[in-house]
This record gives sequence, structure tokens and C-alpha cells, in this order.
Amino acid sequence: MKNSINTILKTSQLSVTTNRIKILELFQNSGNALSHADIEKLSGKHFDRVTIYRTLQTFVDKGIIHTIPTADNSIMYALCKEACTSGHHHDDHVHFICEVCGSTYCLDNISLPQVNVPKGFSINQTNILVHGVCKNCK
Amino acid sequence: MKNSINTILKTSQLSVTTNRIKILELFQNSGNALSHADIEKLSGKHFDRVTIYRTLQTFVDKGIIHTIPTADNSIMYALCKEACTSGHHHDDHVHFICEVCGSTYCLDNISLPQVNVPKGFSINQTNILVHGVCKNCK
DNA sequence: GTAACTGCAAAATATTTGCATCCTT
DNA sequence: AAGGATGCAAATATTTTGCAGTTAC
Repeated sequence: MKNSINTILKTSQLSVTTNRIKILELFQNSGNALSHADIEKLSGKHFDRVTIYRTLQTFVDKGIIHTIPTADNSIMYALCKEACTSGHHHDDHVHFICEVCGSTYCLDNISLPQVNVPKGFSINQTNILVHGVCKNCK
Repeated sequence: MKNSINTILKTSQLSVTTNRIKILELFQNSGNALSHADIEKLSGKHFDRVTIYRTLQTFVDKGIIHTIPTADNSIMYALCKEACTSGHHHDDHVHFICEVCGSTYCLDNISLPQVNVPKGFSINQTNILVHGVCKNCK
């Protein structure tokens, strides 16, 4: 696991630092999306707020994580799949937010539905956000 | 037009005040979604930031406007349709953001696609956000 | 050794709250 | 007249920036 994190950072031409490893580990261990506040909490306040801001921004820029727009307008971050590269995100998957436990899932395996738009409109990117109850809270 | 605004406020049991009328007029005239900053700009700074915060919040609570989660995590607001009532929003329509002019459209007439979720997950609300180019910018 | 990363301080921004005053009903 | 709405001031919270010290390569 340590190895794959190493690879991710190296591939993105980023220095392998303690902070970046820890933050990536948090994402891998949690399995779903995290907010800035989540990271602060989970890390046990071991690193600076500013560092978290900068690290998350760097990861987004490099295509390591992506942001998820949520209905309450808090910002969530989640690991990208291989398809994402620096400057080119491909996160057209469905995001699911559980209203009970608050977990945010990236449903990568769900087929993306076809969205119709009016004549003259062209689609570049589609974001789908579903609120409901997840299988653990049912 | 003045009349319908009056009706909206009365129906929601809100006092009909100059500020509220002006803000609702901005929404009606613009035709698409506005951010807090848009309202500040469009109003010519005639009223206080705080008043805008409180007015928008009140309108959301009463089901007059709804928020739109955008990919860059800025908060947009748009007028609700008749179906929305206090505490019960029904804004499951598609939102379209033009990457050229930045306008946000509520595509009410577009049929909502069926989203599949894994076994054990149940859906309460679906938000669809499409980025692309609108017909005016094509 | 050099460039990149981090942490602290501080600045800039955004949002919320309290309260006295004004406006709607 | 009474209750709600507004504006100002101030308290909080959030995000950004500058810079000096530290770490990775």
C-alpha cells in the first residue's frame, strides 16, 4: 500500500513527503469522500490547515483526487481512478451521499444515464449526485 | 409582474418589502441562476450583504428559490417551480452551466434520466449538473 | 546544493450573530 | 401598536498569501 502511494506521487512528479502520504492514506483507508474538515479531524491535527488546503489543491490539479459538489455546498474530495491525469478529469460517475451516515460514495461501476439537453446545447461534463440511504444504514 | 411577486411573498407568509421585491425581480429578469455575488453586483450595492444572506436563506426555507451545487463549489440560487413548498423542494431537474458565458440554466422540461444504484441503496433525491456550451455561445 | 514543501503569521474574504431602528401589517 | 425586516457593528469562520526554515532528490 505504501508502495502504490509512492507510485501515485512519483507519477504526478510530486515529492514524496510525510504529509502527502498521510493524506493519501486517509483517503485509501476511508474508502469514500472526505472534506477538508474530515481530514483535519482524522489526522489528529498533526498538520497545518494551510498545508491541507495546499495539498488538496495540488492533488486536484494533478488529477489524483476530484471534488464533489454536494447539495449543501460543502466541498468533498475523493480519489480519482486511473483515467484521470493532470488537467484532465474523467469523473463522470455517479456520486451517492447517504443521508443517515453522511458517507459519500463514488459509484464507478454504475452506468451513466443519458441526459437530454435542448437543441443547441452541447455537453462536456455530467455530474450526478444522488441523495438517499446506503446499504449499511438501511 | 409586480403582482406575481406580491403573490409569491404573500403565499409564503412573508412581509412584502422593497428588498425582497428587488431580489425576486433580479431572479425573474435574469431568467437563470444567480450567486450571492451576482445579486450584490446587480443590485448596485443598494442593500447590505447581511440582508442578502438572510433573504436568500429565508427564500430557500420557504421554497421560493433552491440552491444549485456547482462543480467549482460556488453556491447558485434559482427560482423554484410551483411544486416547491416550504420545507419540501422538488427540484430534481437538470441544471446546465455554460462554460463560456457562465450562465446557469434550470432545464425543467428535460426528462430526468433513470439512475441505477447498487443493491441496498435507495434514492431520495437526484441532482444532475451538466457542464457544456449553451445555445447562445455556440 | 537546489528546488520543492511546510508551518507560522498575517491578510483578505466570507458568513453569522446581536441589537437598535425602521417598515409592514 | 406589535412583530417582522433591515442595517450597522462586531464576532467567527474560511481561504489565501508571504516568507523563512526544513526536507526531498
